[in-house]
Amino acid sequence: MTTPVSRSPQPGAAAAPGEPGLDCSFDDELVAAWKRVARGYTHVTQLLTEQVERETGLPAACFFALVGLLRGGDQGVPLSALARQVAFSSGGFTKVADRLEQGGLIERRPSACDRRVTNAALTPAGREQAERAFAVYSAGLRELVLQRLTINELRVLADHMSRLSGDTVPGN
Amino acid sequence: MTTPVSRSPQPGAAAAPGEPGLDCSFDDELVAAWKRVARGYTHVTQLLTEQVERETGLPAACFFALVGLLRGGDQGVPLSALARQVAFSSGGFTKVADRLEQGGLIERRPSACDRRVTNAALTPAGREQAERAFAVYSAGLRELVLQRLTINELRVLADHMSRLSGDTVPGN
DNA sequence: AAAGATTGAGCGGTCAATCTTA
DNA sequence: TAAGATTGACCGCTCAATCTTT
Repeated sequence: MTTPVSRSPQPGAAAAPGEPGLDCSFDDELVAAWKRVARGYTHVTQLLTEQVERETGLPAACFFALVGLLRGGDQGVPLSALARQVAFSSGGFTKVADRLEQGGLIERRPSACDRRVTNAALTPAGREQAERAFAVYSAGLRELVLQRLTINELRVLADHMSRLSGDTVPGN
Repeated sequence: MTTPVSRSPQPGAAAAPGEPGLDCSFDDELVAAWKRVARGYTHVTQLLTEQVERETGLPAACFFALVGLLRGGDQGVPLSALARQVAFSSGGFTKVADRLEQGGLIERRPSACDRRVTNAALTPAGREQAERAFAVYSAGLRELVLQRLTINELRVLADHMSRLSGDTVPGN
């Protein structure tokens, strides 16, 4: 994920906030606005993942996989479903699962009903770790966003951003 | 860039296994809201980079590097500055520059004033490619966000998101 | 056929070490 | 000492091929 930042000594490109296209083209305002979105997003994402990894040793992919399992049922979640949740390829997620299993955080269990699928389920250690990590994540989120935005501002922010998802259903 | 850590008042907050959407805890609303932000952001980012790559052959890193050069002066931009712009390590960006140079899109020029630095400068082909790609990017942005958000909604969105950056100056 | 999981190849990034210049 | 650029070792992901099951 890249963060385009223009620091240009050149006139005409500097975006004065609240100044609609005077000497900028419309595209430039659009791009500048999105750049601000990107900067904010990557900033908190970066700090968040650093914080989680520093305090729990879990890289982002593992963390999100564990969280997915935390919400999943007791008999586990198919690897393919988890892979989709973290937006990984099937093959890529197999290796994440390998690491998690090797670390004793998850177990692979062949699905009862469909012998193609193997479920991942949290071990007790995995559940504990997942809960710890989730607490760190929540705390970090609170600190990083709720210190700068009111809860209502966050609500409208999330509402606007979610409209960019292409989903018709805002649900999840 | 230090990240202070505050303890969450309640380390539990474990979701009840089973029913989603029964969010009683405050953390859950916070996390859900941020998830919506993430979904929206990654959705447009993904589509945007796909679109740029499909129509110009430029992967994201190369694209943003070229754009940085587009805004830079005529004598080029130090590799280290470009690396910071795209949030790459120094070593990582050296290889991006290698590819761009190999593709004939940029030139390496030793800086006149400081013999440690080498500048990257657009070749004519590189400038053309960069402009094309930027046009694709702008068009994609317009299509992906301005079709779902009014320009004023985007402005407040960018304003809110930029407050998460940690910058004191909202400008850039 | 089609879908889930796994494997190996390849690529693109980080990291640490090194060289040069300031 | 410190900063910029480069290099090589390493790592984690994607992709395509393969196997099994539906």
